[in-house]
Parts: sequence; C-alpha cells; structure tokens
Amino acid sequence: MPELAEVEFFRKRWHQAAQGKQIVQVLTHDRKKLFRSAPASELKNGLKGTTLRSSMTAAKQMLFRFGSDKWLGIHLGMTGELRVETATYSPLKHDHFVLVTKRHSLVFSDPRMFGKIEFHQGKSTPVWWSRIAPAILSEQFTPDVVAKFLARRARAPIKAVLLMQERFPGIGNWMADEILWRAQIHPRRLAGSLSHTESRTLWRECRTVCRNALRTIAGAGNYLPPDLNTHIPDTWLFNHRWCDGGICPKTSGTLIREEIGGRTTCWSPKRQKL
DNA sequence: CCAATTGTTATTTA
DNA sequence: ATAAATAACAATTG
Repeated sequence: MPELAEVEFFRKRWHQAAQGKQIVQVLTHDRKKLFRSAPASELKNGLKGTTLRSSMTAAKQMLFRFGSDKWLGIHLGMTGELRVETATYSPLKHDHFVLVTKRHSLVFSDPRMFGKIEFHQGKSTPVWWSRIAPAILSEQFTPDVVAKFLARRARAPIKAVLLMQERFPGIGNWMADEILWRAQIHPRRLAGSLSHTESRTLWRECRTVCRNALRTIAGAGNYLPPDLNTHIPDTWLFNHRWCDGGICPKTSGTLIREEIGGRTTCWSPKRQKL
C-alpha cells in the first residue's frame, strides 16, 4: 500500500507511540530476506535497551534513530505496514519484526516480504539514506529538472517515467495516475513528446498531489487503525480507480484501466488524450 | 486453476 | 553501450 504519504503515516504511527520510550524487547522471525544490511540478531542486540530518539521519512523510506548512533531503516515494499499493538501482543504469521516498549508493541508486518529492514551504527545517517533523490516538495525539484529528465527518458511512456524513484521519489502507482489525471496527460504519451507547457504542468501537479496526499493521508491526528486512506475526497481519482467501470469525477465519463509500463494504470479518456 | 496486487531489481531485448 | 521491457520475488485474495 505504501507510497509517499502512507509511509509518512506509518512513521508517525510508530513515532507517536514510542518516541522517547525505551525498547525493552525485540522480537523477530529472522526471515533473512527482509534483513538486508545486517542479520536480525544484530538488530536485536543493537536496539534492546535503547530509546527511540527521532524519525524521518524520505521517499518511500523511513529512518528511526535509537540512542545516539543506532539507525533502523525500513522500506515497506508493496504490502508492508507498521502497526501499534499492546505490549503483550503475540506476533502473527506475517509480523516479522516487533519492538516492545513498556506500553506498546511496534509491529512491522509484510505478507509478501518485498520490504526490507536495515540497520546502521554510526554518528550520522547511513550512506544509502543520503543517496535518496531530493524530495518533490524541495526547492531542488524544479521545472527544469523535470524537463531534462523527460528528455533523457524520451522513449518511455510518461507513466513509467513517473515511477522512477531516482527523479520522482515517493511516487507510486496511484499517485502517478493521480498526477497524470490532474495534468490531463495520457499515461501512454512518450516522455519526450510532452510540450514545454505540459512538462511544467506535470511538475506542478507532482507537487500538488504530494502536498495533498501528505495533508490528507499523513496529516490526520489519529494514527491507530483503520484510519489510513479512509477520508480521501471523492474529487480525487483515488476513490474511483480501483475497479472496472469507475466514473471520472471531473468528466463523468467512464475510466479506463490498462497495463502501462508493467503496472495497472487508470485514466479518464475524456480529459487525457493520446 | 487463473488473474491480480499502491514496489524494486535483475535479466533480457531492442 | 544504453535504455526500455519483462521476469522474478512471495503470499494472499477474488
């Protein structure tokens, strides 16, 4: 489920429950696949007894800082989520990693195990963290940066280009569709075919969708289930895109769903022409 | 049994 | 050599 704003939502959920709290126990299934940079045992030993100091997100990544020099990096993959349960919670089948405080269990759950958990010790953030592309809402994400990137990916469909994390960090399948829908650009258009005006519109809508998603999904006050995604307005494409026969809230026409760039893509043919 | 899934990466093809 | 397309990853659900 997790794209930019969902990732921020999950980070806040853990942060709100455990910031300033000590980790008294670490539970793990020790699924090697999930623990990339360090074995689960190292995380266990490293985090036990430490205190959650701070946390942050960048793109689809999260970084939690424990004590002064312990860093837990989490990527939720396609089906990962973070939950908060009681301190006595017993992990279920897909709960691969649990941090227990005096009052809560912070649970990382991921049925398909496309996610990853990283561990780093050191004074500053791990190298892979600093390699994440500048955020879409940062000043470095300019119309010119977008135009140049589209030129370099000229022969790929624009939908596929929007999913490239090296330039559009945090954008995933639904956000890409939302952006193109707002920008009135057909997802199958080749990146190199966009006019200067369209490229600039795309830049603007990238920022608008990120801002709106963060405010709507991650900005709410309640981080306990089942609040994720529940109050997204019907004026977005989001609530109409998931099954065949959806109606475009802007044109009232029927939405189309087809695979583009290897992903199911939804668009409104009345406002997004080839 | 078949298709589909809001992500990433390795491999293959052009 | 480069970029784009595809397969693979794993598990569940309809």
